[in-house]
This record gives sequence, C-alpha cells and structure tokens, in this order.
Amino acid sequence: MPKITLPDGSIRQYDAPTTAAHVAADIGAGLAKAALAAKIDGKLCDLAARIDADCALAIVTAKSRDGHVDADALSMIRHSCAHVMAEAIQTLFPGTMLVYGPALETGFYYDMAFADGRAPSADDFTAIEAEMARIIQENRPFTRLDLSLDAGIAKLTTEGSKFKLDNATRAKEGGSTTLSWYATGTLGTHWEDLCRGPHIPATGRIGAFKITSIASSYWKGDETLDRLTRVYGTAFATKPELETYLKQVEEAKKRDHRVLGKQLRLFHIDEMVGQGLVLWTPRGAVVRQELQSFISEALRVQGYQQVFTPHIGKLELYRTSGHFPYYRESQYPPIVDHDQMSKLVTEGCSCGELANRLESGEIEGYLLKPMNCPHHIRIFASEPHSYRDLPVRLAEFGTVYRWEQSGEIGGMTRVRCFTQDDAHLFVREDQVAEELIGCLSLVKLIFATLGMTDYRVRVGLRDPASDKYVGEGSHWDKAEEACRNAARSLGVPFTEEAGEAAFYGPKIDFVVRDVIGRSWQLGTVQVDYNLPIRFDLSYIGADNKEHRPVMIHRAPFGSMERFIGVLIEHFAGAFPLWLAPEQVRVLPISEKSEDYAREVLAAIKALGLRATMDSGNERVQARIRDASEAKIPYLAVVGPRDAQQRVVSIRAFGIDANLGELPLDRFLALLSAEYRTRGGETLKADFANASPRG
RNA sequence: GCCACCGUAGCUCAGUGGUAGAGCACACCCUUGGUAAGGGUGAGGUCGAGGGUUCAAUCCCCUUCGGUGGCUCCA
Repeated sequence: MPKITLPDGSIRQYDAPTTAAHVAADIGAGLAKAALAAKIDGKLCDLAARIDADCALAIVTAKSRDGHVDADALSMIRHSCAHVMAEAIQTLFPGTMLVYGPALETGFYYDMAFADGRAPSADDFTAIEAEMARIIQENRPFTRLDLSLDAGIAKLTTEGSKFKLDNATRAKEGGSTTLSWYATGTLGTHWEDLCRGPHIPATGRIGAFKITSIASSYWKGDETLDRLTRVYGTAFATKPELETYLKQVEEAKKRDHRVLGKQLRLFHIDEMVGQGLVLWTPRGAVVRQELQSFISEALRVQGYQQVFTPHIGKLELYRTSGHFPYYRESQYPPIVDHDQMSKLVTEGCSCGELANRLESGEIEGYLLKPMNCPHHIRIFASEPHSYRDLPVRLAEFGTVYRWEQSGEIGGMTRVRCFTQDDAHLFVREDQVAEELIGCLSLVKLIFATLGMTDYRVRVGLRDPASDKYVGEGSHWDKAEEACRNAARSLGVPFTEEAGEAAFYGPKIDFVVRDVIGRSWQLGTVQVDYNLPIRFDLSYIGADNKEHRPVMIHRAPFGSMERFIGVLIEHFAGAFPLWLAPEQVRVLPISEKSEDYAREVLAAIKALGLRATMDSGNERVQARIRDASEAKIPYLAVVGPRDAQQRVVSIRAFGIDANLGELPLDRFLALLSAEYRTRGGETLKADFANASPRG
C-alpha cells in the first residue's frame, strides 16, 4: 500500500494504488485545480499516472510556492501545445505527417512533412491559431495509451509513417519496453500522437499561445534525408506572461546589432563588395580603434610583441600547417599566377585537374590566409631561440578569410573576412600552465572592463571518433589536461565538450548569446603541440640540445567583427564614453550663445575627446531629442546664463533630465578622467555627489 | 549549401496588370527658441538585376543577386 512522502516531509498513506491527481485533491481543492503534473521520486509524470508503491511526490503547478514560474510546468504546457498545434495543422492540412515536436527554452516547435507543395505559410497562422483555440476551448483531456513494443510498432507500421516508426525504433534502442500514445480527448476517437509524455491534464490548461515562425529542417538533422517544415510557437500559463514575453522579443529586436549598426552608422555591408565582407564606417572604426588600443596596452604589460603579416601566403605553407588539406572547402579558392594560368589554359587543363594538381603541390598558388598562425610560426622560425628567450609572444590584429556557407552569413557575427586580436605564444612545456592563465586573465580583464558578465566557458576536447585531428594522442592528452587546469583556475563554472577542439589542439572558449538567443564563440585560448612539430620548430635548451616549443593560440575578443556585433547588442548601441564614436555634443541655446559654445567645443576637443556642436536651426528640445537618438553619452547645453558664469549645463544619456550646471573646468576634468580610466571614474557618479540636483 | 519568406525614396514602410505614395531624414525660407519633435516650401525612385507572358509588368512566371528566419556547417 503506497506511503507517499510530500515535499514538506509529511506522509500520506493509501490503502490502494492511487494517482497524483487524487493525492492533490486530498490535500486541497485549490491544489487539485492548479495541478498540472506530478514529480514521482523526482521523475516528471502525468497527474493520472498510477502510484502503487512508496514514493516521494511533488505536485507540479504553473507557479511554484515562491511565486516563480515552474520550469517543468512551462515545458509541459509547451509540449502539450505542440500537440494541439499538430492536431490543428493536420485538420487544416490533410496528409501532413508528424515527425518530432519538443518544448524549447522559449517555446516549442513541431517538425512536419507536408504533402507536395502544401506547406503552410505565415499567412495561415491565424487560421491555425483559431483551430488551436477551438481545441483548447473544448478542454479535452490528454489521455495516455501504453502498448507493448511489438504491439506499438505493429500499430505504427499499419499507420505507415516512417518518421514515427523511426522514433519508436529509437525509443526501443534507447531501452524503452513500451510505447505510449496520447490522445487529445478520448482514445480511439480523438486525434492522437506517439509520445513519451508527460502531458498536462487537459488542453484547457494552455493559458496562452502563439505561433511565431516557420522554417525548414532536415530529418534527424541530416541534409541527405527528408526536408521537413518546422513550425515554431510558444505558450504560457497565462496571457500576461505571453504578452510580457512578446514584448521582450520586440525589445530585443531593437537591440539587434544589424538594426543599430545601420541606425547609428557603425558599419556597412555592401552587396557590391560581397557577402560577409564588413565595411567599417568612420563611427564603427572609432569603436574598433578604441578596443584595439585597450588591448594593445594590456599586451604591452604582458610582454607581447606586435607584428604585421600579409593577407596571403603560399599554398605550401598551408599544406605544411594542415589548413589546406583539412579545410579546403571552407577557404576562398587558391590564387594562381598569370603565367601559370595561361600555360594551363594552353594545355587544356580542366578544373578538376587543376584542383588535383594544386593539392598535390604540382602547381603552386597562394591562399588568402584562413589563420594567422603559419605566418607567426615563420617569424618565430626565422631566427634561433634560446630557452632563455621563451616565451616568445607574437601579437597581431590579423585579418583572415574563410569561405563560410552563404546561408550562415549575417551581420557582423558570421562573416567571410574578419580581424582577430590574435597572438601566438611559443613556450617551453613547463611554461604552458602559467601562460595559459595569463591568457585567461586577459580575457577576464576585457569582459570585466566592458561589464560583460553573461558568458559561459567551454573546454573543447577532441572527438575520439573523428579523424579530423592532427598529431599524437599523448600530446593531446597533455594539452587537454592543461586546458582543464587553466579553466579550473578561472573560478567560474565551465563545461567540457568533446568534438569542439581545433584540428591541432584543444581549446578554452568564451561563449556569449546575442539578442535573439544565438550563441557565439568570442574569445578563445588553444594549446597546440602539433604545429611546432609540423613546422619543426625548436629552441636550444639549458642542456645545449634542441627542444620542441609548445604553442598557445589565443584571441580574447575572437574577432573584432563578431565581438563588436555582440558589444553593440550588449550596450544596446549606447556605448560608454570611452567607446562612443561621438562622446559629447555641445548645444547652444541660440545663435547668441554660439561663441561660448565654440569655446566649450574647442576645450573638449583639446582633451582628445570626440565632440561636435549642433547649432542647427531647431529648438533645443528637438536637438536634445536628436542627440538622444544618436545615444551620445553627454550633452553640454549652453546659453547666455552659462556663458556669463562660465559653466555648462549637462545631460547624460539615459537620464531623462537636466543634471544641472558644472563649472567648465570641472566638467573638462571629469570628462577627461572618465575617458582615460575607461569608465572607472564617471562624470555622472561624481556629478551626483557634487550636485543634489542630479 | 538546403527550405521558406522578403527586396518600392537615404531610413521605416503603404500600394496597384494602365510607368507610384506616407512618415522621418535632406535642402531652402520664416522662427533665436533654456532641456525629448516650432512652422512653411522643395527636391528626391529604371519599384534589386536579367529574361519571359501581355496591347501594357513595380505587380504574373523563370533565372540571378542580396536580405531575413531556420536547418546544416563553423580550423
């Protein structure tokens, strides 16, 4: 007879098998009404699931006792809503086959195979939503049917959906002993779907939902298999929650770096130049320049040496490094010189032949560099090194070119030409750990200065099943252990992920999310035992013998393009003073104050700050609005009164008020301090102390 | 690369098988205004490009380039 332990420690005893729904009803009518599911010994189940043994039971409701939205409940509402959507679509689009419909962090989707040319479009969303609303209105119970594996597979075979049959086969391979269906209503009468569950008690418990988009996918994510249509939606327990979510999405879209980049004129991508090729316009170039100065200063402190290298190199270089053979398809095609080309044409050489002869080395060519390491390696190799010289740290804002798939290119975050804040450290093996930690501290410094706290750390290890890696296992083991240890020293949680390594070594990556929830790798630190071998690098040790250095590749920003794309979204385009393309704008009240305004402007510029004056033919109100839309950190409004007292009247971005006046000298000193300290001291903060009006 | 959708003025977007419109921005004039839009006038488009259907195409069809959302990929 089941003895049921509740979360508060109390125990309820039943004479006969029962269900979570009954227990909830015994506890109270309110709970019974609010109940969506049960957790039996920590496992999420239907409320109607039979309880016939002792267990710990928790009733899942939309909101947990502390008032927070329950993640399990939300995910079940969404999964159940996916069923309702699938039923609605199958009703409106007969012949549609279902594939897979899980809940997501922000909603759900359902992959479907539509009859030829009969896929819905966004125009059909309203009709589908209306049908869904009807199903929800009917408040039909989710009813579970369990069948044995054989009976279940027989049923699916009769029904004839290869997709569902495959799901079942995989469930079997995964160790399932039964298959379950859920009917939305009465078994055998209403719509049903093969599904592991669990589900909420009835369709009426889906409080609010919306179909959000439609896209395509491949069956099992494999591009050689069926192309499916994926319909995305989201659902919440209540309408206000849905509305809040939709508003958030709307707000996030306004932060999109592609939108802000255009609005604030930070960069331009021109179809005449080419896909994925970013043109840095003057304002964006300022941001980049400031960041590069920032990192260059940090590099000098850490003992790096700056180098410059060309954008192309001989194919032989990349055959040696392994880039050309391993990643040929993701590079721009090789460049072959005129003479050689015309000779090949005369010989009637085909494209296929050309490719073969380029690969074999029979024909030499040049490659736009996909990475900077080979050039830096040749700098290191250009002179002999003593163990006393190491580490040698070569840094370059190095521009690289990669042939990304056209469908992947977009904005600044995925491009075909980008500049890494790259460096390669040539170190003795006993220096690896310390140098790795030095690299990580640089990444931390950058993130801290910019206030970017929302990132995760990933240690990328090799995938044992893949053959895309170069080098010996023993070296990989050492390198992976070094990365693990360095990551531990960071003091932040990290995950280890197999298959995320570079082809020459494991790495530590810093990953952030953009406004639409996509993850991007920014900074990266990689340990490499392999390229030194491929290039036969050496240094002379204390024993007067040749030793092999170890390389560390690192780029704390990752690429300037991607980093600034993410940074634009991080700041919603409102850069701090030190990064802002236009830092201060001087607004004379009228022409009468223009002379003084000009003097203020000149004084600000003399400090090395970027300032302008707007003496346009508009009222101050309008000019304040313009400046606010341009997200300029500080406005200095000056009129006759200010001129007479030699003060400026100040507004700061994001504070919707006049902060009051400051003597001109004081204003200049504070501005300068804020700029030089990169926001370590801010005018706003100081001003708030000095003036109660702030 | 694959699938879907989209491409009209500098920007955001309406619109139609009979060669186009709004708001903002821009230019000029009036206004000299003390903290988030003062008023007027004007200029501005080969309706992404190429081909086809049609008496007639910005609109329909095909191709192509570019963008967006996904999928796949990302040394």
